[in-house]
Amino acid sequence: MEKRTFKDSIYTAIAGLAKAFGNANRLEILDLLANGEKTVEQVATQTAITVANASQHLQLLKNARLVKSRREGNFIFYTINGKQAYTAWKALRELALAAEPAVQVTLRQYRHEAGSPESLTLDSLPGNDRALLLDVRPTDEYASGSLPGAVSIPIGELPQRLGELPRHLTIITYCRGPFCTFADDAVQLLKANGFDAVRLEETYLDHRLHNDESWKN
Amino acid sequence: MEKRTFKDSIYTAIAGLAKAFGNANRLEILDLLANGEKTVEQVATQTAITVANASQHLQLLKNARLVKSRREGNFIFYTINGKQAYTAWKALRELALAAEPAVQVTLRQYRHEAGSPESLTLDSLPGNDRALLLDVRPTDEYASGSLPGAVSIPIGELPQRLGELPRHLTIITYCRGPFCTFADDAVQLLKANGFDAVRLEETYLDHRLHNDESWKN
DNA sequence: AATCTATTCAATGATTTGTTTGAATACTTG
DNA sequence: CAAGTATTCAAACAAATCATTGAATAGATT
Repeated sequence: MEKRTFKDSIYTAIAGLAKAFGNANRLEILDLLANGEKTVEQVATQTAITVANASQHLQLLKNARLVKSRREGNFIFYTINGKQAYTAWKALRELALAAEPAVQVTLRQYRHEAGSPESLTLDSLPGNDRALLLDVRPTDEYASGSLPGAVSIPIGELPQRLGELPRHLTIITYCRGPFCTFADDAVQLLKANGFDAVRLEETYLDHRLHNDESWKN
Repeated sequence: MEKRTFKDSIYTAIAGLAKAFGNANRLEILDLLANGEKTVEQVATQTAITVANASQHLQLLKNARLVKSRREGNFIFYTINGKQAYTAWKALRELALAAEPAVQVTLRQYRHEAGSPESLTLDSLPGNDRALLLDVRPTDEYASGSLPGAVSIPIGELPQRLGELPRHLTIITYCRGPFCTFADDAVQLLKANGFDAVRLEETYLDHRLHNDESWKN
């Protein structure tokens, strides 16, 4: 094989993979599917695109091996495909967070307006006697994996279930990732009700990356 | 700020960054610039594209903050811009190596034809008494950083300088990255001249990622 | 078998991307 | 300041990408 042919086909193949990341809707889908499996319609609804469009993006992602699917009756459930797919998405995300002013500014502004300007990181987490870890994602996502010690109250049920939360602890909320707004909503609601609340920057996925030995394929 | 607006602008910005990776020529350029600074013309020559085309890709990469430039007289030198840019490229590359059959097959076939089908990894490296580490990149790239203990003989000079190499040691060659062919050429030449030679999978950059505290920006 | 539902397919037009070509610009050297 | 070199710019066309629309398919339910 010619050197030039070799390099061209290698780099073209990798560029094809990168192109799968090169669309806003697909990134949002990927972020969603990293937290658990979803049907095409769920994906479409939650990312605010049409079903046909979601289907097409999902197939492109599947061809790129970034997601996988399983059929259950009429429904087809899609999930992220393995650790490396998430690692690559995370590396891209962190690059953007570190170096892309547009991302930094938008995130800071949104969090500020949402009344959740500060956030904690996992290594600066207070002990169990000082804080309670609250997972505000939908229950199925919590069930498919969560941070150790976290309690689950989906954001939609939180207003009715405030009574379940201790008032002498700091409530530390988390959700799907840095661009998920559930945790911000939760902080806002909790603060409005007199709780001490703050958003956690990390999510279950970051924990899974280091601790889930089964996430190999 | 509306939730939808927030997510759209965040994901659009990150997708824009991903698009910078979504072109074969740009990936090859990035791989090249990760090993040291190069002028536009050098980039063009080594990646087999026109100067104008290289210039345009370089500017796009610069806008995406993946590379940076410095002027010296008539020349403008481009380099990769910091650790995170390389980390993201590496994550993408590893994802492709792990999951993209086209990449796996092409790489295996090329190495096979080039007479360099096996390779070592850093953690399986023999001791100094058994092996010699040979950096076959151009001298300026070696000068800008190399694996500890490595000896430099650029691939172009290797035929004339075989006499400098010890015949009782295994010669372990490395170059710019997994898709650089210098090390394969070196292995072929060395074997043809009776040496025991094998290609190293890792490069200086992988070492730098973990050991160069100055690679922060 | 007929109907219903979730998903995919196919075609369309608007937009973006990539390369080439030749001219323009920025800096250096004589 | 004129000539030379490296790089960038601008225009142009081909090709790829994206969202939308409406029809087609696969499986479940009746």
